[in-house]
Amino acid sequence: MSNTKQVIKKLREIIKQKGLKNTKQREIILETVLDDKNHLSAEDIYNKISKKYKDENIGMATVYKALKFLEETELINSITIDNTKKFETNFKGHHDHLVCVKCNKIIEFMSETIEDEQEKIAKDNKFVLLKHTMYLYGYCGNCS
Amino acid sequence: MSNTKQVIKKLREIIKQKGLKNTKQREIILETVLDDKNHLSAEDIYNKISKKYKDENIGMATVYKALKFLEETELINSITIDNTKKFETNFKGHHDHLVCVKCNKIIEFMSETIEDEQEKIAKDNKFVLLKHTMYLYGYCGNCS
DNA sequence: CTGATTGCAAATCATTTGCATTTGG
DNA sequence: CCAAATGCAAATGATTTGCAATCAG
Repeated sequence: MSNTKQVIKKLREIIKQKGLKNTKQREIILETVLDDKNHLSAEDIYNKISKKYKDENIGMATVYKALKFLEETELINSITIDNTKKFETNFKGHHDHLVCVKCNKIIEFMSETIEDEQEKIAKDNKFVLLKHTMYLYGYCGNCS
Repeated sequence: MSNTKQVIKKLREIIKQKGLKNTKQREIILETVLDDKNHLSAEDIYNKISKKYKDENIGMATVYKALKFLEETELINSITIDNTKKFETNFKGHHDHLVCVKCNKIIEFMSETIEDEQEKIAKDNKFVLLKHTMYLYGYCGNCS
């Protein structure tokens, strides 16, 4: 079973558990985020869906409402770049981001060294870490 | 000579060097950011200035234009929280943040190990780093 | 003088909200 | 059934832009 199917199953469980109602739209929106390797803005998602599901006619507000719900239930997460939220799946392991300030390209990475050091710093300051965000900004190979 | 005075001197140099014109407004806006220990939104700055310099009558657009200029010239920097940019001086040495999710206490720290590793990661990905932001979220000693 | 900067108002962009209509359980 | 979700349009909030008036060099 693909990861996407699993996450959609998880969505259905959450909806059932909360006593809400499942809809095709919300599943399409989630699937669109899950299946894209890039970070997508609400508008990106709206455009992709409008093209792929011409018949459906999904409104922008629905996209925003669904994204908000999906982020709250931690099925997806977002980062803000250039005054715009970009969404991605929350099921591909923790990673941090390199962001090109010119072309906005995003590269994901993960460094055990940094993760270990973060834990050490937290411990030194008597903090119990829950999560963190790290963005490195600069010029990518093409833009520098 | 205070740090603030030094930075304002720097602003004047930049303006002269670029052949632009110095204004009281821009200096007031810069000074407001420099002298505040917190991160301020454009509106925060506008409000502080409106109160402190009742006679001046500085417009919101002027605040935004000045902040943009000051960030471009790297006299200040910003982070985006909750769809709103918050500005702070760029002259108190680089640091990252530990944030308590319960009491909102913020501890600033700096780790050479992490900085070095970040440079290494950037290099591996052919990035030229300009800056970065790192926030570690968790419970502080008092709240956990 | 003259081009840069200001300050107002109007415009824009991303996102949210109100509400009548539709739909899932 | 009926509360939840949709989809449109209008509202919002942060930021930008156009432009006439002002001001610094």
